[in-house]
Amino acid sequence: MNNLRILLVDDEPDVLDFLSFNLQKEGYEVYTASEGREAVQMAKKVSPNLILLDVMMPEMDGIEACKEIRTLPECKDALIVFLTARTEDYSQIAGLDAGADDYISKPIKPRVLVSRIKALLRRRFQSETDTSIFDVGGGIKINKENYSVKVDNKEISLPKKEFELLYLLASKPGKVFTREDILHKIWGEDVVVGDRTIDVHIRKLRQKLGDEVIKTLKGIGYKFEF
Amino acid sequence: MNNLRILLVDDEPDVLDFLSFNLQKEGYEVYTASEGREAVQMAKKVSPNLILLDVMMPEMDGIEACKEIRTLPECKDALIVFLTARTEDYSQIAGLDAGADDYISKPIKPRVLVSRIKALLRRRFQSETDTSIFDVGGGIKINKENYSVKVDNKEISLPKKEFELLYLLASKPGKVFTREDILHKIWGEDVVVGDRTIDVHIRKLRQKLGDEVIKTLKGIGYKFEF
DNA sequence: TTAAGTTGTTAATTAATTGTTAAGTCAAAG
DNA sequence: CTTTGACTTAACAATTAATTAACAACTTAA
Repeated sequence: MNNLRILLVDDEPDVLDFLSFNLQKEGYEVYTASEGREAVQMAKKVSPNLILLDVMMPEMDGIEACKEIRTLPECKDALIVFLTARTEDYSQIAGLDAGADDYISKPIKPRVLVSRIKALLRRRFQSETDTSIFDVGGGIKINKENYSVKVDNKEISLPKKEFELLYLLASKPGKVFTREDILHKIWGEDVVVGDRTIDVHIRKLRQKLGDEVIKTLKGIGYKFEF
Repeated sequence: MNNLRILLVDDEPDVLDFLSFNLQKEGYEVYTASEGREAVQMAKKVSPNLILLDVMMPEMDGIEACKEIRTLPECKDALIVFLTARTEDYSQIAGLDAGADDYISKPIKPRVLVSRIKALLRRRFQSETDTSIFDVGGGIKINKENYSVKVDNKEISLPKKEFELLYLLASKPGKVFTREDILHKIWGEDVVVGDRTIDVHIRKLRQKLGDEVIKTLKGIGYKFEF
């Protein structure tokens, strides 16, 4: 759901673990690197939405790394946030000049960290998220903003899981999603649900949208088509 | 949407071009002047929302210009931001005395500039955007000035939190706000309140406005609709 | 054609979320 | 110092959604 990627860079493994844990818990994809050069490569590879960068690191420090990362086309929209010890005042200024968007001072309180990060990501990426109304054809319009669906101009509102399922299928009309795909994307990696759960949700959608729009490919999966 | 006007004042044409480009890219209307007296005239003409003012300029310097601009009725709500070289510490103080709202030190990194400016404008003009009385339909009028609400021409006055909640929901009729959204916007980033707090406020609103206007979408959030 | 494997359907069960009331806390006003 | 009202919490009820179970129907391949 929260498909935002965060790259964590710090030379202390403990810090990486600690932050990793707290951010993953919030549903972010977390990548790590332990020094500047590795960070740059990683950034190139995963094009993260946000990079948390320790200032003090051996070899290539955070500021250097930041400057390099800023030159990567993969990261032109990334937010870069520095982690600084409270005393290192200079690093804030240097950091902002190097192209950082914010800084957070150590010691880090997980709750504060998480909410700062959420706020930053929301500000930056909220406008991208809300194109929100789109017509998927077959007389069906999906409005992500109010979680509602219009079928032949009649508005119906779906419960959460049903909406997510429809949204997933309709996001790529014609594409076949295997049951496994669907489970992973809607129920998550390690949630175990019974065999008939998807079927039942599919059924409920078909009741509301008509039987034509969601097609079964036996032994393979489902697809949305009109 | 972003009909905000920025006046740029610097004696180096390169700097003007550079900043101009970056700010226009963000959707601002940009005007320029290359020295103090021109800046004052321009300010009078376009009544900008924000003025970026180089401190070091021939003829009339930024501080002088700032003082004059501050006297203009056209610019009483304008934000004034100084551009200073990092070394010129004195100018920050002098600038703030002359009525500036912030300063940004050169060399200027576009990303930093843009995000600082966005933040400033957001702070200053977000509240101005709304004409304090507006009709949200369904026989409900909201008056932001005295925290009061008219329902079918009967005026009721709401406590702060209730008002804010109603105001938030009613500001985008039809849009679904998740509980998280609501918590963040009304209770703030890192305030922790119990699980039922929102419900109770919703309930009180429903008691006062009728049960119809605020709808629950289970598992998702609430929306205002009439 | 038939056995094996899938998927569809309905109802029943369980889980999750929200609604409601009453009571507690705190700060400001009287 | 007491009163008042806003805000919050707690406990429990009600509602709605998600899941399972049980079995029917359908497909496919040998």
